[in-house]
Order: sequence, then C-alpha cells, then structure tokens
Amino acid sequence: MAAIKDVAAEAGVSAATVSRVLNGHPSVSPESRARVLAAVDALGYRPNAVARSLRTDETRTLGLVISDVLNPYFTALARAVEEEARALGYSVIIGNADERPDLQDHHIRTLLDRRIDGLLLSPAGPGAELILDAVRGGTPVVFVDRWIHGVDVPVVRADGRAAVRELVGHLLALGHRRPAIIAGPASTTTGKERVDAFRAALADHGVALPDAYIGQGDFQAESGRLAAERFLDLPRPPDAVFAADNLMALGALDAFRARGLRVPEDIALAAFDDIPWFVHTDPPVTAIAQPTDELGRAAVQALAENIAGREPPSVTLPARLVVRRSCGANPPPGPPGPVPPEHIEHTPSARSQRSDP
Amino acid sequence: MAAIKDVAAEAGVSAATVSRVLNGHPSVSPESRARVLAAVDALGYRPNAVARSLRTDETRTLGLVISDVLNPYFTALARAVEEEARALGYSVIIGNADERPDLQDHHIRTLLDRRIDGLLLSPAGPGAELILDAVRGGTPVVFVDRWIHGVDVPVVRADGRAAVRELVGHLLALGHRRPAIIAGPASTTTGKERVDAFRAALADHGVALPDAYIGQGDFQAESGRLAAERFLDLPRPPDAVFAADNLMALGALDAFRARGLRVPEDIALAAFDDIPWFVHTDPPVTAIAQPTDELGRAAVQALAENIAGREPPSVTLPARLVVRRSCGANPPPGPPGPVPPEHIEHTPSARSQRSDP
DNA sequence: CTGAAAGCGCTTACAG
DNA sequence: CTGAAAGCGCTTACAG
Repeated sequence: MAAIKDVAAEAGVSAATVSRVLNGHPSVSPESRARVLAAVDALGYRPNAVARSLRTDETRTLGLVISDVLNPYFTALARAVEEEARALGYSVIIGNADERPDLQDHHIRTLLDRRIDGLLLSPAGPGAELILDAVRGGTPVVFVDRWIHGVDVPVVRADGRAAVRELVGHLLALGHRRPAIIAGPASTTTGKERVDAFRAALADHGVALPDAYIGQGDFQAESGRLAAERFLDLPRPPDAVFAADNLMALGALDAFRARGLRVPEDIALAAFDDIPWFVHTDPPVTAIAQPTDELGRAAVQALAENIAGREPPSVTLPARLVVRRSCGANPPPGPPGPVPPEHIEHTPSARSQRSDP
Repeated sequence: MAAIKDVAAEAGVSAATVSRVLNGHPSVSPESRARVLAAVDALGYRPNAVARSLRTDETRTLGLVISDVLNPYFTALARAVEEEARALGYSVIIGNADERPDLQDHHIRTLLDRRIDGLLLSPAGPGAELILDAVRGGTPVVFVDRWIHGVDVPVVRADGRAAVRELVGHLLALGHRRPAIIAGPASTTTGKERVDAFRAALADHGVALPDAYIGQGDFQAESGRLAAERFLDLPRPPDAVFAADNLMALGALDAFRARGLRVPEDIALAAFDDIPWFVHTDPPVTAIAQPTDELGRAAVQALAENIAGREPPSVTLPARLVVRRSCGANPPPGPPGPVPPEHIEHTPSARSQRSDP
C-alpha cells in the first residue's frame, strides 16, 4: 500500500506538505495542493489511521460495550450510538458482553489497549476495578442504561418508575392479585431498580411481593423460561408476570405455551423494553418503552463533551407504558393524542374479532 | 499511561527485553522476566496496540460489514463471528450498512484505513469497486450470506433453494393458489436468488408468478409493509405471501393487521430467516431457517485461512423449512427426529384450542 | 509556503 | 541473554 512518502515523491514535494494538504492545513500553495491531490488520486493513497493515531494520540474511535447483542433493545441502542458518533466524526467499536462480566472485561481491556478516545458502557455486572482504572488512566467513560454505584461518571438512562407504577395500576385494575416479577441480576442497576419499582408500586396498593414471586433471571431468554416454569410449579402460581426485559418475556412466553396456558386469561404478561414484535405476539404484549434513540444520542453527546474536556451532566429520560392485550386490557378506543406511526396500536378489526368465541 | 520505556526503567532493563518478555520470546533470563513482570504489575502497564500494529503491520482485527444491525439474522451472525474470531485471537469491528451502499462504503473505507487484517462482508448492493480495491490492495476478503458476482473471493452462505421448494409444495398442498413474494433488492444475491427459487419452484407445479405478485422490498420492515399493502390493493390479491426476510415479514404482518386480515385464513405468510419470535407471533410463522452460527464460524475460519496465505474454499450450507401455522398447516403430530430444544414446536394445548370457535 | 527533523510506542534483526 | 539502533507511517513545531 502506498505510504505518504510515495505520494510525496510522486508529487515532488515533502511528506510534510502531503500531510498538510490532507489535513486541510491552510498554508499550502495552490500548485502544491493540486499536485498532491493528483498524486493521491494516481496512487489511490489512503492515510494509515494506525500511524496517524500513534502520532496524534487520538483514534477518533469510541468503544461501546453492551450487555447482549441478541437483545433488540441494545441493538437499537447500538445503532443510535453509531449514527450519532458518525455525525460527530467518530467510529464505534462494539463489544458484546453477553451478560458475562468476564467477557465485558475482555472487551474493555481490548478497547483500552486500542486506545479508544472514549468508552460507553452498559455494565453487565458490578465489577468496577477495570472501569476505575480506565477513568484514572484518563479515558472518558459514560454509562448508558445501567451504571455502577460509586463510579463517578455521567449516566445516560431511562427512569421507568412512573411507567412501572402505571403498569401496576393497570394490572390491579384488571383484577390481577398475585403479580410476580422476573428480575435481572441484582448486581446490575436495572436488575435491581425494576424490582424495587415494582415492589414499591405494589406496596402503594397494599399488595405484597413475596420472595417466591421474584424470579431470578439474567436478562436472557432461557432464564426467563426457567423463572416462569418455577412460578408455574408453585402451589399457588402468580396470575401476572412482569419480565424485566424483552428477552426474559420471550422465555416466559415459551414456558406458558409449553404448559398450554392462555395469556392473559390464565396468566398476564408484561415486559420492560418495547420491541416491534410485541405488536404481533399472541397476544400483543404490554410493555414499557424506553426512548432508545434519544438515549443513544445523548450518551454519545455526553461522551464527546467529556472527551473535549468538559463535564457533561447525567441524563435521565422517562420511559412510558404501552398497553396492549397481554394483561387483559382492551386498548383504549382512540389514540390519546398524536402518536408516531410506529407506535399506533391497531385495534383488532371486527372481522378478526368475529373469529373469537 | 505508562509506556514500555517506563517499564524498562522500573525493571532496570532495556525496552527490548520488556518487549521480549511480553511477547513470550524464549531467550530472556528468569531474573529479567521476573523483574519485568513485577514492573508491569507495579505500573499497571498495558502495551499500546496502536504502536504494536504500526510496527508489526497486523492489527489482529477483523472487519464485519453487515447490511442491517436491526435484523436479528445479522445480529446472530455477528455474534457467531465475534465468538469464533475471539477464539482465534482476533477482535472484530462491526459496520452497519443499514442496507445503504453509501454507508457500506463508508464503513469499508474506515475499516481499510484502520488496516484490519481481513474483511467479512455481506454486501448491501452491487458496488464492487471499493471491494476490488481492497482485494487488489492485499486485504483478505470473504463474503458471507450475500456476495457479488465477478469478485473472486470465497463465499460462505446458505442455499435455500431446497427449502423454498419445500415451502412451495407446502403452500400448494394447503390450497393456496395465488402465491406472491416480497423480494429483497435485485442488486443483492439473496434478493434475486430467493425470487428465482420461488418462481422456479412454482413453475415446477405449473403455477405462474405474475409481476404484480412480486413486491419490491429492501429487506427492512417498512418496505414489507408497503409491498403487502400494494398486494392487498390489487383487484385480485394473493392468497399467500412469502417475505424474503424476517423484517419484511414483520412489515407484512403490520399491514395485514391494519386491514383486519386473519393469517392464515385470509392470507398465508411465510418468511426467509427464522427468529425466536416467530414461535410466538399470531399465528406462529412458517420460516426458512439458516444455520446462522455455523455460517458465522465458517466465515471467520475462511477469512483466517485467507489471512494465513491459503486459499479457503467457498462454503454452502443448506437452509431448512420450519413449518408453523401461518400457512394453514397443523404442525406434524410428532417431531420427525432429534431436534434442538429451541426448535421444538409445541402444538397448541387442548385448553387453548378450546378457546377457538 | 516549505522541508528536515524529531518523535509517537512499539518490535526485531544485528552485534556482542 | 541483552541492548542500541532502526524503522513502521504519520504529524507538527521549528527554521527558513
């Protein structure tokens, strides 16, 4: 591959001049510029980003370590992050932790070794040692979605408490009396917060959340299936299940189906994180939707600020409840206001309703 | 951040010796090794991968450019790729083309500038210029899933023809007489092949595929919705729709639901690419499943071979039909043989069937 | 406006 | 077994 000295030779100038032209430095004569550009074209020259990074001590690269690529929520987040990063002139390298702290550490280490300019992290576990190292070492870090207590970096996330409260009101209004939750790992903030919010909202209504009704999952589908099965094996199973993410809801659906249970007649289901498929599941799943794109954008902006040496504030955006049929509700007769097209819930038509008993 | 010379100073040896220790070079005295290791530990030293890459001319990094991160098929592929790459000591940088050739080129260029050791590509369009440049420039390239005619690099993909033939037999056996397809872009191999296979299989049965029954999509959900709507606006709409990927099937479901159509009573639906949600949609969707993990692994292995200077062969794995209820079939009474757990289709229980008319 | 030179942090023949 | 030196491909004060 052609290097800068080849271009310099071809253009009859020094490497310094080639570099100046390529970096838009103003003090280059029009003639030199033209000859350099012609040489670049002739040789198909592309600057070596590795060499440039070594010299400038910046890679124009952001690291994004997410907990699970198979989770549509994180996929959507990753897409938003990449878009905003690209707009700001950054590339992003995604590391998939697969909900495994050891894999997360592997990716953080690799990213740090590559000297990324900043790190966006949705921690899969409580281990903060490596992250503290990164921060101490001067790498800007921003948490997104999940964070770690005691690590003083900005956090960009959604607050689902109001939506969970709404969900609980919804469940109780529909007559469910034995609500259960499939929780994420207590070692993650979202794992803990969603249970706390659920328990608190139930307590407001005088409803208890017994330990047996708290299933322990890991945010992945299989754990949702197992937790749901354990609920169903209880002498007195719950009559409603709130899955703390969409994958565990998928697993719970698997379990319900395997037992021949009807949703919501036999058991209600709701999920944290809304995804397009929830409109088409049988039945459509009531879910708490996060403003994922906004979170991704805000996270990148915060990180960019941090890289620029400023101290960005944390950002908390509200999540909202999207009612469908999986808890037994009929969708409201009309949309409550202007709603973006992809969020319009279609009521079942007269025709398809006629097929019901 | 500590550099190698800091470690050398701390250990009282030269940078060369530090380097040798870190790279497991045999000729280092035990004493030197111990002192270097102690210094590394004391300083929390981590080698700068940028500098190392510049010197060794290898980045131990693979690029993976996929057509759409929001597509669960590509997400699963990316995960398999990363796993196999990690096992082989590589990192992978994912570029999301979002089905846009311009974005794809942006990512390829960025990856090449970063001097990745090899490129895995599922082309979003027919543009081969940049790819040919890469190959000429000596970067190993392997196509995965999709490929480009006339570019002589190994291809790792699934052959869905037999499965499509099976699907067509299935549709016709169930009495469907006006099958249509929502195709991907004809500029992609999978976009073209899936239509061709569908048309050929129909022809075998003496059934025509009129142009009006070929909807043009771009593999993304919205295009599936639009194509389905156009079908439904026809004076004589099709009675079965085959979506060439899972996202367009999602869009078609949106359209059917908006019109109040029942699947499969009013219109049948099948999709290329199987995803976990298809088990739980209303109704469960009959789909053609690719051996995604195997494809990802094989692609990385081929690329690694290529990087090692050998000439790996292309790999073609068969796809298979997974029958569910969206075309009107009842699942077979028992599994036809050993089936991995996640692929077991549960028949609706007596209990839930009783809720039907 | 331009070039020679230094240097980013490594690795690796080469000489001892 | 070990170190001094060169060099990977850039960028950027510095001097002219």
